[in-house]
Amino acid sequence: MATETPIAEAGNNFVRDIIRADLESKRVTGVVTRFPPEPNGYLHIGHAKSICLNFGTAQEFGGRCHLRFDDTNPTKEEQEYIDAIETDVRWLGFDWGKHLYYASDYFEQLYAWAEHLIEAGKAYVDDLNPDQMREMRGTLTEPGRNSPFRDRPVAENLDLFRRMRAGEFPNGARILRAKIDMAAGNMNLRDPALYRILHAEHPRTGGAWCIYPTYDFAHGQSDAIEGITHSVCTLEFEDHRPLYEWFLDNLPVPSRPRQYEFARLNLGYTVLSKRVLTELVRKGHVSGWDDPRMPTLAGLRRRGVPPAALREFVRRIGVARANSTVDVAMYEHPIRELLNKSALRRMAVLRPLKVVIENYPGDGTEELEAVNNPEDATAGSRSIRFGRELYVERDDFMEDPPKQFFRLAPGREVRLRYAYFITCREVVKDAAGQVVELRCTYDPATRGGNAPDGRKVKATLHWVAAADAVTAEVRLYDHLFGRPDPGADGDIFADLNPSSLEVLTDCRLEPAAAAAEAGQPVQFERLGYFCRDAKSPGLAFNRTIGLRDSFAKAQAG
RNA sequence: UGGGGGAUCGUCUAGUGGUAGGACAGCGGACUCUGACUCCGCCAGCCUAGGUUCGAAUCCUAGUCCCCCAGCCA
Repeated sequence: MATETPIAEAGNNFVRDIIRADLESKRVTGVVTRFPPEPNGYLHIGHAKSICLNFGTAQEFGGRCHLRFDDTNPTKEEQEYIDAIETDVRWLGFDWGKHLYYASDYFEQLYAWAEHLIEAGKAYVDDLNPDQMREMRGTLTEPGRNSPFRDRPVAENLDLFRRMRAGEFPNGARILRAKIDMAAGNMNLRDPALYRILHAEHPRTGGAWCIYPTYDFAHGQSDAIEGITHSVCTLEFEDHRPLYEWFLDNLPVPSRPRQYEFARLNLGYTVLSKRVLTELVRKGHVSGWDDPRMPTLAGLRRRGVPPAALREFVRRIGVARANSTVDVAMYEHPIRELLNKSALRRMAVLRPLKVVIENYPGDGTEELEAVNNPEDATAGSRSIRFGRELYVERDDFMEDPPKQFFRLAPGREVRLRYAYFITCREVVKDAAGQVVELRCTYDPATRGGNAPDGRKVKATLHWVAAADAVTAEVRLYDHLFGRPDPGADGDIFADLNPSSLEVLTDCRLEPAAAAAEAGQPVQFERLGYFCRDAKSPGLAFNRTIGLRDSFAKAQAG
């Protein structure tokens, strides 16, 4: 009976395969995943992949997904980021219900487990400083050497560790390390750090602690505490897995999660490194984390990208273990696809060129009917004003057009959408030779846009009546970076696209366009999808994405 | 002779011994009151070399190339 097929079949991916097999073999009885962001920046489209994977997969198997903040480094984390992350995950369309957690919720337990390792002779307090530690760690091809403090008696380790917690030592003075194997080929096993001294205020625990667990010592145990069955992370954590398991093996944890790794998202013309994104904000290359050019979820939201389009994008790119870079066209496609179906059509002229209809009677105007969305009959129609004075797009007129140019030119007839056929009779120029006005005539018989005699016209133009045009600002965006592989030559900031933002301040909108609510997507006919900017005091629109433009592409050739 | 991963159309991704499929991009056409949308068609791939097999993207052997790891970041 299921004859209806989705746009594209949800691709199988290896995570799903593993879960299916685990369910069948009864290794697990249910699925529990987690999305574990560190609150040290805003979420970006790369995180969207992880969010969709974790929340989506849990949903698919009737399980649950926890939102867990990995807040083990108070020197980098802030409440602002925690709040923003919650907002963004919700906006993307996911709900963690009551399962909101923080690694810091487990600090006491983690501390107890650290003592447990010390008592078992599997962890020790090291007095080496960072430089010495690095020097003794060895290299990729040479084994490390044991620290002289490695064989401290248990009692001394315990005493020192407790004094670390008590705040007796300054930052970096001592550190708790696991006692594993300084000769391991896997660097993560060369006595990794478990706890470091950090006299810093934590967004959640305040001044309660001055020692903080490392990622490695916190992550797997947090998973175990929450009963996570499938702990999905990115590829670079692959060789942390033996350490992840070492902790689970050596600690009395309540459950046995497993870690799986997938390839993070890379997108052409885009940077998805938190470090770089943070720098873009701090150095003022963008207006903030929610600058519409940013690949952050906050930026995309402000840009007008529908969350459903992001989910669809993520679904289409799949999940694998091979590093790859997705073509931006792949990202843009579902945005247009979705917006085409849902966005109301409006007319807006970005670069106005005045048109006077010489044979239009008197100074009056009239109302015409325009369809709100040809893709959606339920969207209805609206009335638009027509009059003697109008604005059309400067780009839609050429005084000396090449043959492929179908739009307005001297002596040529075109259609004004939903209105009349007009013919350009005269070109008015200013002293500098700039075209400032077009004198045209209209054919009253073509009211509504069709000629009773059946004659055709090669172009239909959008336009706005001067009588009730509303002036607005419109921002056009291009890729933030000017090349598909920003930073490939070294300095990533040198690859910033100097024309990523173009602000047009003298745009003319039909009243219905100006009445759009902030965030609501509209299509400015023949131009693209836009949405009113919620943050701007005046009337301003952000271009989400342009319409495909085969004419412009052919011209660029 | 460090450890760990990965290679399938231009890009992303299916395939798990039985006709290499989809999406995006590109190209061509149809339609069109958005040079949009939609529709139709085309182009195009198993890293290399051996081997096993009736049959190999898939199994074996040997290579090649790419990515990650030497934070008291995550």
